[in-house]
Amino acid sequence: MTQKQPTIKEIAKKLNISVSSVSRALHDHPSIGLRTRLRVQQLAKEMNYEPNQTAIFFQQRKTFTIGVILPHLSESFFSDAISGIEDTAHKNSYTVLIGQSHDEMEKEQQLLESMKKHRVDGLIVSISKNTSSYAHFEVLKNANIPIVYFDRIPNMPDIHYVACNMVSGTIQAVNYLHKKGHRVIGLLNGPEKLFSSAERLDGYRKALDKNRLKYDPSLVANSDLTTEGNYEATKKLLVNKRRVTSIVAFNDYVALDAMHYAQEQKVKVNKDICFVSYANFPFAKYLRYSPMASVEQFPYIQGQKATEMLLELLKKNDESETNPGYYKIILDSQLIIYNQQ
Amino acid sequence: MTQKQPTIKEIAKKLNISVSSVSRALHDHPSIGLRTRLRVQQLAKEMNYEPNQTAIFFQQRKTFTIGVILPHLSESFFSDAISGIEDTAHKNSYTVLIGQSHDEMEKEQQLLESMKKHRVDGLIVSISKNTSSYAHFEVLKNANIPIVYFDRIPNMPDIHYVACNMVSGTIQAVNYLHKKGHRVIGLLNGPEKLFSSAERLDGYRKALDKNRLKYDPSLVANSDLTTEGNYEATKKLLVNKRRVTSIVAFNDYVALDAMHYAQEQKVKVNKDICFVSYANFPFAKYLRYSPMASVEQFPYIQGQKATEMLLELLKKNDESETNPGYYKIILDSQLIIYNQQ
DNA sequence: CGTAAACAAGCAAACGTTTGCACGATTATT
DNA sequence: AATAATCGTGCAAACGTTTGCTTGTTTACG
Repeated sequence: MTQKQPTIKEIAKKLNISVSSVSRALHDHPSIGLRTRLRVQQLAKEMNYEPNQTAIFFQQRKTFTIGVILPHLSESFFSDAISGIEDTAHKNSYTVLIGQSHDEMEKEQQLLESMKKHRVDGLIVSISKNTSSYAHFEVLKNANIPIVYFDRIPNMPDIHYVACNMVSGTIQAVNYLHKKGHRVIGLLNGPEKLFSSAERLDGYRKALDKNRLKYDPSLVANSDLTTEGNYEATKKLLVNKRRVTSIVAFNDYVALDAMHYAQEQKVKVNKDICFVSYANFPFAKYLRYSPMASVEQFPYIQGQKATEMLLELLKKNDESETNPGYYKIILDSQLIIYNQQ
Repeated sequence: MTQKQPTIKEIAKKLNISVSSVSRALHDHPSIGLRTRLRVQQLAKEMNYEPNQTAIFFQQRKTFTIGVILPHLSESFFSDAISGIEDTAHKNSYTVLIGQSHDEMEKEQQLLESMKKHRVDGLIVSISKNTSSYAHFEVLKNANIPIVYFDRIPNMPDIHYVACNMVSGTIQAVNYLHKKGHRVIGLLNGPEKLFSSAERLDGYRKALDKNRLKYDPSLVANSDLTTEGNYEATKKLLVNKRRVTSIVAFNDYVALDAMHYAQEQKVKVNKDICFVSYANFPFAKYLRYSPMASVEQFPYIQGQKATEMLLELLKKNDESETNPGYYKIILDSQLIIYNQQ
């Protein structure tokens, strides 16, 4: 029976006291006598009273909601990150609004707009692959809505972010391949402009140095991360006159395509050529050809840290403290070696 | 610089007119003259005015938000469904609040509670595997928040839902195996109490009948959908004295485990035994052992239809029409045959 | 020219909650 | 016993918007 939700007003009337007293009683305000407090709380329970959050949001100019914008839910990296975000947010009685940009800048802008309209208190963002301008983020900044970026962070100064340092993991990956006897190691990297591509390249070069291997630019290929792009880049590495015996691939999805392509070219995966990739694909053990190892980026923890950071910022905002600076958290990535079977 | 958002009041003051006129002008209300309307709209644009949604939500007793609760985002079935939901919701200027139950009833209850607090206008739910009581849903019903269930629907009367009829797809699957020469076909089903398990069994039996094969209960095994449960159930089918040459598996994840187990038992997948499953796993082509075919359940369309249904219900609610009954949409599933390579 | 119709705009209430301030009543202090 | 401190409660404003009703002004018509 569609009963209208009871309000504080009705409680007040039934008890013949003022609304303010009811409000205070429900919040255990010290200035309310024990007697009335108890009477109020009991009646509230009886009537099944629940505060009208929309009224509170409005009154407090706060929605206790954080928005999350990321490329897609379907990538296990992101759905794990979401879990970290959700868990942390709920623990602090925040709600999470999720939107997928599908790697399109236009969609990202729309989502940002819609989240701003819905007055989210803050945002956690992993930017789309095709985002080239950051104006839409500036708008939010001006509206005083804090943003924490994670994983895919924009190349701009003065931002808060959580990321995973790919350098360390990449070094571990190359070291591992070197120890396994590989001397011609290719890097199948992502788009050149991406920060995370630069990191991988950095780690790759450092590790080569450390192992006294000479850096050879022709052993590095960039892909735009589409399947075709992945094939193209793999091809570039495979036709190299030096015989590439192993490849470090930008992520598991790239590796999947690369292995598929290699196999089509009659290059035997895990025999003629080995792969190491990133992100720890959950189905690795079921794959026909699987990488030997993968660099774990701890998405759940990244989500968690990003949320904690955002909540911290919101608290500072509430107390209108001037921000002391910009937060950064950088986790170390870590190579996970799969059981060879 | 953290400029406070301008309000309708300030516009009114600057133009020396009343707030009501401003409000109406912005809504193109006919009772406002062209002159003032233009003046208002121009100033609003100049000042970068944006209506305060929280105030509107409060005033209209509506949040234009729909909640979605499902087991997990990581299953591609669900993340596809989410895309369908999001697209449809955004098209109608609704926002989507997502929560994962992680297949735990307790989490599901918490989410429901939190969404109710946040005053979502309606809900789309795919229930958790471990949900045994439906009391928490009844509460929402009493609060007049409509719920549309999809895919995993609770076994209770008087609900709105969107589902995919598994009978047709199952029949196609068994027919396909029969045509390929299989005569001993096992059914690796889900938990017995699940409606979708019953459907698969139904289709399975119907198809056997049609193909003049006798139904043999020992060729049906139920799994609780954990990896161990999947192994257990597969074992039951493999040790059957009749040599099972093909298995219809509850879904792709179950099939993955079953194939893994079979291979460990030296039963050659796709030679000694073939699999057909459900849900059209996106990585099928990369798998070591992949099913021959999969029954597609059109998650995107299910999400879309569920959202449309919910929006319809909300409209009726607004116009306080009495509900004529309960909506059901049942899509037909369809067998997708993978390219054998 | 007088009356009715159409048009433009304003007033004020309402949505549910929180909170600064004021007030009366009780208790403590000297 | 008078004054001060403390306690418990209420008043009213505020948050930003929408909307039914009223009012004043212009236009149209006979």
